[in-house]
Amino acid sequence: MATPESGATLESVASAAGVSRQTVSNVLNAPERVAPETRERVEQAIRALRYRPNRSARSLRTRMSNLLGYCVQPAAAGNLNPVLDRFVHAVTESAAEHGFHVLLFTAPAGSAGLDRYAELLAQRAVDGFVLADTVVADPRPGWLTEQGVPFVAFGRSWSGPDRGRWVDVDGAAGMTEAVEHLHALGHRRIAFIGWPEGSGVGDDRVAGYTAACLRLGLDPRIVRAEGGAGTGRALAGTLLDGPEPPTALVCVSDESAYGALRALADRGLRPGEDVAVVGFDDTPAARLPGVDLTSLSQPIEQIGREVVQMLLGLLGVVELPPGPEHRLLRPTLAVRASSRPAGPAPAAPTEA
Amino acid sequence: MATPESGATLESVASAAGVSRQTVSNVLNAPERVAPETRERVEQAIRALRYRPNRSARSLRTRMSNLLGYCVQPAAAGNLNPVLDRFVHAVTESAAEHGFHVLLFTAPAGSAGLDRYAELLAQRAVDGFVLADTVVADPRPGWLTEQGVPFVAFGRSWSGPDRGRWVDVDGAAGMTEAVEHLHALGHRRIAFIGWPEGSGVGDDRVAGYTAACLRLGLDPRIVRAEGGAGTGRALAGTLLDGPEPPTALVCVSDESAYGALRALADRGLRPGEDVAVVGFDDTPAARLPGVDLTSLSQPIEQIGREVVQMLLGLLGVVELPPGPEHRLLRPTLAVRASSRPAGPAPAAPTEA
DNA sequence: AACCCGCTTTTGATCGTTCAACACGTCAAG
DNA sequence: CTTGACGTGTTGAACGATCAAAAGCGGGTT
Repeated sequence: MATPESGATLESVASAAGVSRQTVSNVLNAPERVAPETRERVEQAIRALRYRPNRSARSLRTRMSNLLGYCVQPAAAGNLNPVLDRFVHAVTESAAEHGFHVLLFTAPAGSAGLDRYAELLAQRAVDGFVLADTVVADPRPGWLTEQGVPFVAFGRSWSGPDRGRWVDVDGAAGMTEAVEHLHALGHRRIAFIGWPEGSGVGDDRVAGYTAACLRLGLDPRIVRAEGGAGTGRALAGTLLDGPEPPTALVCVSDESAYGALRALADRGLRPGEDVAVVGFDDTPAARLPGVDLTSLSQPIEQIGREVVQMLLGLLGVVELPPGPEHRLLRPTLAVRASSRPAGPAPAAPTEA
Repeated sequence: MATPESGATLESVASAAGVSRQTVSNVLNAPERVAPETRERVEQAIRALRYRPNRSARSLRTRMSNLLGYCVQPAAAGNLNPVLDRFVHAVTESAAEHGFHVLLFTAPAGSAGLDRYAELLAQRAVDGFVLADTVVADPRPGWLTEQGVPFVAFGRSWSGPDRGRWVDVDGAAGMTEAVEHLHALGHRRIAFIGWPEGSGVGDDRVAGYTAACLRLGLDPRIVRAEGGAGTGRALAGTLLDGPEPPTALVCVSDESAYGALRALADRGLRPGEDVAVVGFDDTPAARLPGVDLTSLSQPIEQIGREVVQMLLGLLGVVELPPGPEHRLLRPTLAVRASSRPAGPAPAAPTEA
């Protein structure tokens, strides 16, 4: 009696409470159908036996696993951006509020990986998918839509028709805000360090930059190349060494921005004072002392919550939010020393 | 017929192949019991119908969910170390090789979170747990051992008796290697920047440093304080400004090391030439151009694989590796410019 | 008295799989 | 010729929950 040993079933709870299986089930799934007095008795028995419904049995009958599939990609070697940590945590937490859990799996990129999705579906191991790391021409949204599988993506489909629901960061709006911020600080020659065209995310960000420049009457100046920090350093270098060097650099990512900061250091220029630098992603390294990079911070946690909300809506677990099928969330600009004259150091915000 | 609609069951496969349920089941779970000819016929039917066994039904009967529980902690705000990304990926991939998946959940830290573990067990949602982020006086290993629940931890239990199996990084060995590396470069005044005593991980690392110093006939010199990069900067500063300043700094983490690098920059000292710096964790930022921090790289992927191997061993899925209950894996030293005179730049290893 | 109604509870069937036991033919040992 | 073992395949009974439908039961209507 003292050790329930994890062996309680509906049946055992029922007999302990002197009712039938179904009544116990109703106490859990439709309490309003049970007379208050009976309910109380059953709940006592449940507590006494530490009963929890067996998930497999429930899944078998209801044809719902209460699991959301999430594919973990191998972390790119030099990736500074620990999105998985934050996004997955937010998703997991939101899902838990409705009795759902996250099931991780791996799959090769591209359409070769669709098999894994198909397998999980055939096994009825998951009720739907959370997609992340969506890329240009990602085959998953289209395929899942065809199959009628519920899913929500973090990141829009960058090519072809928009299949399915997604939540994404408004990179363009973020970059616009960055340009406005720099403009307000007095900068007039603001250049953009970006990726080659066709990357979706990169195009979105540069579009916001361009739009802001045009609206403020500035000349857009864009340099692009494949790569990370090394590339950013090189691109920034050519800009700084060229004619009419920019006084501010807006970078498509924090990685490029670190390269740009390095290019400044190479030339003895002080970030924030001689040349301002802004990045995108607000990676943890941005707030290291001596880096203090101004950057656009993505509302990852909120995205996770909204993705889950949408997905559970599709599954009929919660009411589907009435809004549109897509949500664009604005990043927020974390202003640090790299875009601000040093001044009397406003109460060291570098570390908590 | 053309669209299997994900509705195939054992029964339907059986009738398609002209055999009974159980024979189909045997083809999947004990092929040697089925005559080759029959097997072939069944396998054809399985392929034709795209049949996959329903996981819930199988779990219900076998009392195995084929899921490993993993608790995701909220990522600390300034955490530079995307271990989760890599570790979880490795775990997921290894588990998949044996038909297992990873189930994520969240739980409050400390013994308050044990409820979540208990709940998953009572629901029979998982077969065992992978623990990470183990801390000093972590209640989980003891509790899980008491309950007889299979689990393997990434990280030893730092206090009390060693309950259960674990795999960990040999921080002491890593630090010893760092000191030897610096000694070989000619450094004789090597100081250690660490955390306050009692952190487990930190104590392990400082022990390796001290041991190496004594063996090499060097004076151990240890400074400690709570915190990250800001702290590292301050501690390094006092060392550099003091009498007999060290020529090399071994840091308990990359974060401290970034602080130390900053302290060097504050004083116009060049890393690798004037003062060497070594960190621990090999965080992505370590290989940024202009950072080039020498650091100890943890074999995260291998740890993930070994953890899964052990856990599946405990579950009886694979043969339990005969070795001891614990495994200590050596980190490897990634030598970069911060502990090497600049020289003629040996084929830019900063970025792939 | 017969009927119906709404509320509560119970009963049988079912989800898809594996376990345990057994049926059947064959073949070697006693 | 019996016996037991083996190889192959079948059948009934679980696993623990939910669904659908029916049953018990006071009370009011006709």
